[in-house]
Amino acid sequence: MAASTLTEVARLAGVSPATASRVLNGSARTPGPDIAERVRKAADSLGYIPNAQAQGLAKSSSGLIGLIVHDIADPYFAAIARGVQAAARHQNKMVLLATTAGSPADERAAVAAFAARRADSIVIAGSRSARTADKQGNAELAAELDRYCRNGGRVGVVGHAVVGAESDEGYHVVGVPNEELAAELARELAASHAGEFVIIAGPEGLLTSDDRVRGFQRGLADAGLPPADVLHTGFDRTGGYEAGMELAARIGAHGGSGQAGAEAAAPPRLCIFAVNDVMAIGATAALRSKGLRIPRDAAIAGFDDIETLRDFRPALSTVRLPLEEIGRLAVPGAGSGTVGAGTVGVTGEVTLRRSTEPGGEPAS
Amino acid sequence: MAASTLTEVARLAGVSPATASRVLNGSARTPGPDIAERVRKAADSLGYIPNAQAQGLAKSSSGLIGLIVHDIADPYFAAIARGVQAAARHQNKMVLLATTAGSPADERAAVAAFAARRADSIVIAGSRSARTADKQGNAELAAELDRYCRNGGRVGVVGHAVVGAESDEGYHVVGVPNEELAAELARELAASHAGEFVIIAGPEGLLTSDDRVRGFQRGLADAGLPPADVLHTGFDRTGGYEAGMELAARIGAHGGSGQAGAEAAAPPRLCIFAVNDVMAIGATAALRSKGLRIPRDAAIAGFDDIETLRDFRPALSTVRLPLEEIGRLAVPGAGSGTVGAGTVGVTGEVTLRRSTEPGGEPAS
DNA sequence: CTGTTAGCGCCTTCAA
DNA sequence: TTGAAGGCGCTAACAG
Repeated sequence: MAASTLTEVARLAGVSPATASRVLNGSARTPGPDIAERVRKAADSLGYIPNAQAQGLAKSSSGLIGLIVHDIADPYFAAIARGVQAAARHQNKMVLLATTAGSPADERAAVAAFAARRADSIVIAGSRSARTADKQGNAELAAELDRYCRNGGRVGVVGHAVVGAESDEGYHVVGVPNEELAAELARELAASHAGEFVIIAGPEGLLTSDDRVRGFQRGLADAGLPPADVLHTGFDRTGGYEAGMELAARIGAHGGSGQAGAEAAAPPRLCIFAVNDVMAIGATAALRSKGLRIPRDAAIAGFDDIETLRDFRPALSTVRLPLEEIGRLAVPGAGSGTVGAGTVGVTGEVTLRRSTEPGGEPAS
Repeated sequence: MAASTLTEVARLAGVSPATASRVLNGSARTPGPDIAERVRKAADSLGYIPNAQAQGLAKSSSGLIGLIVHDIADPYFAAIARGVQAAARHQNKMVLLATTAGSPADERAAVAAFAARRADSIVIAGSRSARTADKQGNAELAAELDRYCRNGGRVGVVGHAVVGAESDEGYHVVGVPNEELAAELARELAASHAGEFVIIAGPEGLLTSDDRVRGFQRGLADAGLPPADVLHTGFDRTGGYEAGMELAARIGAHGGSGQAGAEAAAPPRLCIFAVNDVMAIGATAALRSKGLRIPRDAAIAGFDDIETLRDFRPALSTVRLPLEEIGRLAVPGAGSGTVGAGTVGVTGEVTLRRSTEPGGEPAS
């Protein structure tokens, strides 16, 4: 027993399907007030629900917004998804979700699937990769997106422009000043911190990670400091943990665990910058498992200011990013004025907290 | 310039649309190998992408799975969403997302929207409410779901059966033994804890919250203890924080902040059970803001074992729930055998950690 | 094995 | 203002 159709409603109301369509959906003013009422009654007496597929076919537009993320359970993407969802709701559209773990091939497939569903626009979040291994994948992804745009689709990108994108037509990118913010973070840290700096980065080639690393190094240079060592690892909690274990060994070698690390002016305490909060938390866990304490034995900072992590102790120094707003802005047509192509930027804010406090006393 | 159609492909390949359809989509074995090749070439020379809307219209099935959550940025729902996504992928379907903040009216609307899109099945996560204020909303939601089922849709529910659901036809619920697990948690806590118990609960009427409260009280009774006080508040971090502030006042009045709370056998230390992890974290933050320490001045436990919170210190005692699996199982047709209606259950595990350790020493 | 003929449910000209 | 006809793109019965 399939759902009832417009035709059935029309018949019950004693009018033509066209008329019924007009009162139930068509935006032009409803025909004869008497007729309208009759149709409406018929409609909900039958529990009529318009078939969006048919509507979409007829009008060639679907009311769908495709969203591509690496992993919806990652709080970074979840926050962005919330923003996208809000914007979609504002446009009376629904969001279609695809997760890809960052694989360009999967992303290409997702774009194709969205195109097949005739999504009105698609939002692609998550760092692009510039690794040579992904080169072909990226090219294919770009081609797929270009085709989608050429067919009238609009795409919103978070962070960077799509790697090989051709026309700017239809693309809409939300720029995140990763490099600038990382530089600022480095400068502020350098001002109050005398020890050595280390960076826990994602895989080489991950644009977001690379940008943050570059920015941080630049900031150190601005402060007259030498570049920091860079540890490349996974862009997630586990990666942070592994790097943390390695650093714990280094610190241990220098005799970190001992009571207090020289209260003097220049303690040799390490200052760690993890390119995102989740990695920072992983690193912290690793250090702790080795008996090291933050900020006493090492300072640590992250990036993103993930909401769920705000109650973490010691409070994590980080760079606040307006994740939800980023999601909202990434939806084409939802931004502040800028309708079609173009770039809108957001700003973040360096937020220094306990985890990088200078003379890290025992937390008691 | 719209995307190219099957007809165009067929023409280019010099065959009928039906044939083209057969090679490109129809599962029956591809016709003449030569023809097939010709069609395929034509297809991707044109960059053909099948129109899923048209396919759906023709076959009346859409390859869509609707997912309803309160808030996609809530780690609880995000984890479930990941599971749903995985199951969807397994079925070659895509997931449509709707967020409702728990409002029955919005949920009803979401179900209608999914029905309009002819979603093959819909998964509804998040606690149902039994408040009288929501009574009508619930009834309408149930009606909408029933109608959806009657039209051949299948719905998966996380936690409880839908409140007013009529036929069991098409419903598929993933049972979570909230009450039993909460009881077990209470018993284990009671065994090692001598102080008073308090519960930070969600709004009265929220089924999940109510179940956990009931279970916890039962567990206390099993241990021969009197029922705990119950504070009703928001089912989120803020709710937990507010309740935490109130409790901090109580504890303070009893002189909690003082160094050590009696190392003796029966310290009057409060043991707090927050009905979910996020609330527990909020409460912890509140206590800390008042100078109280966990587990020294109060013990605290949560529920869910949210992944992002596992590195929290002091490690939070909680009940581990296989959130991702729950999401996976909630998708109709993805479960272990059980195809249509029915109930599958999952189990959780009481996980005691530092936050409820008996003689809470200063964390140093 | 391939082509032809009908719809799927709706919207949109075009007449009336 | 309302009804009739055609088509959106594809698939599913039938013929051939």
